[in-house]
Amino acid sequence: MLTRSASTAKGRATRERIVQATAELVADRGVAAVSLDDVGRRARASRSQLYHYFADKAELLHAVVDATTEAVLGAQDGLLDHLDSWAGIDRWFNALVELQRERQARGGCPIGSLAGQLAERDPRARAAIADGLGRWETHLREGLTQMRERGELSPDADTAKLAIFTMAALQGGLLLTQVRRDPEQLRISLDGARTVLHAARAR
Amino acid sequence: MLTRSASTAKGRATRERIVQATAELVADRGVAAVSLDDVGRRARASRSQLYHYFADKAELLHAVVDATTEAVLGAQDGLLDHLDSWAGIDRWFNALVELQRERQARGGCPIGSLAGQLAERDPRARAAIADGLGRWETHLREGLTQMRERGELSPDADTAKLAIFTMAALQGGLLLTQVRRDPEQLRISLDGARTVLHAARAR
DNA sequence: CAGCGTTTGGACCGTCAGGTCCATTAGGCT
DNA sequence: AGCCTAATGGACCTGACGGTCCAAACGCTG
Repeated sequence: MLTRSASTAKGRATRERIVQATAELVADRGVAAVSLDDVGRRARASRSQLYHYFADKAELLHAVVDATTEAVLGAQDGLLDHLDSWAGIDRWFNALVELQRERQARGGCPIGSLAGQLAERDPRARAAIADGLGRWETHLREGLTQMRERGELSPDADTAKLAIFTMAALQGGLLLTQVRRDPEQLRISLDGARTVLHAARAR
Repeated sequence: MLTRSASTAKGRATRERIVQATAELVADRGVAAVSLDDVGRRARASRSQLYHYFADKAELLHAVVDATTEAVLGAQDGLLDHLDSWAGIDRWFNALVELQRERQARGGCPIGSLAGQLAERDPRARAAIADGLGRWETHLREGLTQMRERGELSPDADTAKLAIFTMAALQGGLLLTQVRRDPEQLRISLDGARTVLHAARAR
């Protein structure tokens, strides 16, 4: 059967419900622990609806990767567009730590988490995840580049590398936070990232 | 049935083969994609042998977490005990990057990878993973503490935080390496970690 | 060599997963 | 209203999975 993209408003809503339900289940149980029956129950959609909108489970998971990316970036709206100042970066860092505290250090990063589960099993999913992380990183890199142009960072600061490094500290910090159930791990990691960014300050 | 720990040499060898086989399969396919039949085939062990030595799959996975921890730490033998000098740290960083290059940036960190797959599903596994990462981190922290005592780090350097941060950069760098299939991501992350460590130098 | 616990083989079972199928209903368009 | 496609319900199929069971082989000890 070929996958049809919903052509009516109702169809689109159903498709959306399915993706949302799957994303939520995956986020708190992991990919392997989510069956299509679970999805159907949560989304109030029957078996045939799932296969009406997605060719198979893999395709549904790809949609989940995309939706998760959107959700993560969306949740940081108002922060990601202001990574072009020390204050903006600090606000971002603080919000990330605060979020982990609220969530009691559970779940880690939704995207990073998917990475660990899908990267070695599904090349297309891996690419989609790389893309999501890339979009995230781009916000930071562009902010840093603006800071450099404004003279707040040294002219020879490598903003691409700084952005990569900051993402690594963020993802690693989230992993430690998740494993140790302690948001302070992320705090410490981001403090380290800040040290590196400050080391690239214009003198 | 209660789990018996092997009491003869042959039994221990079988048990060991089972754990090894499982660890290898898990490392390159992920937990969810490994069935007990796969394990049996690879370990040349029958169904009943698996259940003779392990109560269920979860218990087998716990053994895998431990074995993986040992393997990861073992693979770094000769490096982890010399993290008390800048040269030793650099050697360690270089070896980590080199390893990723050899493995074509596949698989990420075996322990970190398990974390993403098991942390939210199996509390005991999460604890075991936390323990493994902790042992790893301890080597670094102790090395840094020695450097501080020798005056190579500032007297007020917080070696515990430096170690946490370095582990985060390492894990995050490995995640980016895996997702982007590019070992340079780890290189950049560890360079950042080195910047932070250097910032704690005695002046 | 006799006896006994350990180790092993592999058939078997119930469950649940992903995926297929077809009949029915709903809804937009002319 | 009538038609055509989209949307839906849910029974059903096949296979694989984790887990159980029992009998046979092994190997150490007396």
